[in-house]
Amino acid sequence: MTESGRRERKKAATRQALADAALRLFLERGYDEVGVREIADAADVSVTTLFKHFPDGKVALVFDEEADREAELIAAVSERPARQTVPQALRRMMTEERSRRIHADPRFAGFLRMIDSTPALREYARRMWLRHEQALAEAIAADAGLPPDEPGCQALAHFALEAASLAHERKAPQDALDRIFDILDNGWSRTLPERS
Amino acid sequence: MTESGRRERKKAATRQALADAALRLFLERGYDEVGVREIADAADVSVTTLFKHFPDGKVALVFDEEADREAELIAAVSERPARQTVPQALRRMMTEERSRRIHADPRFAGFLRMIDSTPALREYARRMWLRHEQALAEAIAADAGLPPDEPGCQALAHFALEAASLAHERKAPQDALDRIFDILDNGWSRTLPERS
DNA sequence: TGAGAAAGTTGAACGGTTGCACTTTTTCAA
DNA sequence: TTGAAAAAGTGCAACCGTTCAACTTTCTCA
Repeated sequence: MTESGRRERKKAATRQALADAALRLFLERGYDEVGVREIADAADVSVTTLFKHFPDGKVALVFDEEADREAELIAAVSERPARQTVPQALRRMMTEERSRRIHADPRFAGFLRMIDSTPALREYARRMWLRHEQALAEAIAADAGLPPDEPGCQALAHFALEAASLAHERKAPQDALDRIFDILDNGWSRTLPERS
Repeated sequence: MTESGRRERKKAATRQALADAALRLFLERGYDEVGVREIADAADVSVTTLFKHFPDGKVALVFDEEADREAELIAAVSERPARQTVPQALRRMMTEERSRRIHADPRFAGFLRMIDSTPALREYARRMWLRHEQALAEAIAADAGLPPDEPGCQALAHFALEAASLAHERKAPQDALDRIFDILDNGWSRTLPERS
């Protein structure tokens, strides 16, 4: 177990060296200007090893430290205060989440700028974010007392997640987010079947 | 004009030969099992020529015959009958459009099945469909008497277009489409600023 | 006619990704 | 303890979509 500990430590160290080298090079020269061969060299491993550690490929190197925010999404729905609708809770959570992360780490701004200016990264970030759609839909359904695969719940989950990207691309993101969630809130609340 | 006609005819013929060869091979063996070098060979041109005709790459070969449906979207909004809301008009248009195309061409089913089962093609189809978002948003804004970049209009356009994909992936697509558009309709109508 | 645009060709490259063969590490039963 | 054999890690070479550079052919039109 001590020796297998060493093995796992080495594995983690290699992974970290790859992610660190990649992020440094990406921020220095831009995502598209750095090749995987160069990253592997900088971490002193082979290209094959790089892909063993990051099977999702080059894009995944960027998001290695991204925390999993699925739990926060679910909690925002199921532990929301009384009198707050589901869309209201999600809007609030997304607003707070954004400002919190921006204030937390100063380097985070440059990181976000790189993602915004690289189509491949925007696409991958969107896909990662939308992975939570199913879980969110189920949380919404459970909360509303509807079957877990009710189409409206999935639609609301999908639209709420996309609202973030949609608003982000605008000049006045906060206003846009409010406006979009107003639509969702009215639509959701008025079409919701009666609750117990 | 006759001579320039010949040139353009040849160009169109080459393009058609590429699209035909590609579609035939794709349907025979699957999109991922056919390489661009093979397609170019089958059409008796070089790979570079293939990319000259289809700058969007391999995926674009599949959608060569896809008609442009942007005009129909705009018309559905701006020429809708009185008393019909924008979301209602869009839902109706998408429903009719779907059944019309399925009944029109028997080979169409296999074509759709190939797209559904190939992630790269699903992604590209979605991107093509969403290209109409801006135009649709402007049509909605014009109809509602709002500024062309009003966030709610863009959101409605985006959500309405995505509703098609969202419903398509379900067991009961028609029911899902109705349910989703109910949400959008209620949300849109109830948050709409007063009209003249 | 002859300059020039447009289309095509070839061949090679590039960058991300994967397959295959090889070496090292770990396991575990004799 | 030892000695396969499984598991994990490694590197080279290849594959695939895509692009580049240099050149030829074909068509256009003043």
